[in-house]
Amino acid sequence: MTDASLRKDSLSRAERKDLTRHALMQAALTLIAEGRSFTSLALREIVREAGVAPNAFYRHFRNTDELGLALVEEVGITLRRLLREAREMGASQGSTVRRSVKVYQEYVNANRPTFLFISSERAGGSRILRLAIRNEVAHFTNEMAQDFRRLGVFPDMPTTSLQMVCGLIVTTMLAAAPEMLDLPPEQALLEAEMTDTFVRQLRVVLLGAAAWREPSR
Amino acid sequence: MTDASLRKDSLSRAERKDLTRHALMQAALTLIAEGRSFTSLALREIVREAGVAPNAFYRHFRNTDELGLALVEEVGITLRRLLREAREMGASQGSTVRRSVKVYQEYVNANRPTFLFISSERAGGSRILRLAIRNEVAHFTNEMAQDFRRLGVFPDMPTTSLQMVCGLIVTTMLAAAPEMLDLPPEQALLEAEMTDTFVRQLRVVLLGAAAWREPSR
DNA sequence: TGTACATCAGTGAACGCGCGTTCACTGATGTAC
DNA sequence: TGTACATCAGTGAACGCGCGTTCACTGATGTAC
Repeated sequence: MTDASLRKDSLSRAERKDLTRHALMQAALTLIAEGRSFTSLALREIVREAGVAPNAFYRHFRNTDELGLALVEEVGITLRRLLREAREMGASQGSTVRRSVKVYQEYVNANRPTFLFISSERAGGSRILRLAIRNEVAHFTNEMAQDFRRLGVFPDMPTTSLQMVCGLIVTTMLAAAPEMLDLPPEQALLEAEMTDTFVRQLRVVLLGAAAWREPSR
Repeated sequence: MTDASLRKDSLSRAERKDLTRHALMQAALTLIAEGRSFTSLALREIVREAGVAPNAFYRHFRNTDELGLALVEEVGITLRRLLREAREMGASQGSTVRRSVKVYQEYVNANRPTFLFISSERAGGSRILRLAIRNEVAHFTNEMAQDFRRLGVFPDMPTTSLQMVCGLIVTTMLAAAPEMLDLPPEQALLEAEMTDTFVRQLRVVLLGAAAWREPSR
């Protein structure tokens, strides 16, 4: 690591502080990646992992929940990057759904800790964290709906319905993430089956959306 | 409470033991209903809530994870009862989907602690518990597929596809549960909106399933 | 039926441990003149 | 540019507390004869 930003000398006090802050967040993610759930992480565990004295924590966050909220912001960034990658994937040959699922799977595996965090804290843990995560997921859903609109997918569908459909897609995606992450490695067959089911489920949703007609009243 | 089963006199030792065992499980559910997540419950909290000495716990479970597994069995029973209620609902007038959603909402609210437990431990918490819950959910999905088959819904669909569709429905249902449970009380408008989206999403899935054709290869 | 003994669900006290939080501090960085 | 002082990120030691687990126990229930 010869990256200039990691050479602690020649950094301003504020820059060093930021480094420590990120080290704390990274430590939490590392522990999550090791199979711990964020809710059960102790402040002392986090600072130990980050290589910092316990009371230094308070220079950055009032408590672990506040660190959690900082992590949620990173979740938003991660999800937005996913959409960008999906967009840039463009229209090469083969099934769009299958290609998108592939991108998603690779993305989930490349961002293990983040998706473990989303999956487990979206329903469990503290109420504040839960709502913050749902908020990011709702943003993600809306951006996806905008992408659909821009690309002319389901052009006749009203926006609220488009959002409803995207909500369904996102729910399906997020439900798939923890199952993908729990797969034992080197289980190619199981993985292929799971991918296949996932692809077919998304197709059902898209078929349904294509057949959708607004209720008359 | 004049129920004979609660009069502690005239009970065999085994029956009393079972009473304590259930008191411990009930205590855990009570704490969950109060907003705690199972993973973060301490053994001493549980025994305190149950009104029992800490070491008495070990007469029933080796640790809290084992109590969790006992709770998962109850989850299975709860889910099976839901299907039975849905079946008995029969074919009265109005939209089937809307009625089913109504039944489901009432059921989730009537079994708050259980659904909070399922929602939060299905993705978070310990791996063993997670897989046990997914197992119960998979059973539930299969039973639903059998019901569909019996009722002649999607009669031309192969069993694996029917299971895939039911998996999608169950995913959607389970994703809705924690949102329903997080609704602040007396928010009729919000609740109606959520119900509506939920109904529309299920309709998209059913439309998609109706339009489904097996891929040729 | 009555007695003597075995079983065992639940108790009360104690243990060592890691926790969150506090305190007074250190010493490098930043600022004012 | 040099000096004197202020700031403040991170430290090390200490605290009181609730935790999981152990121990030897109690006394009601169950069993054998």
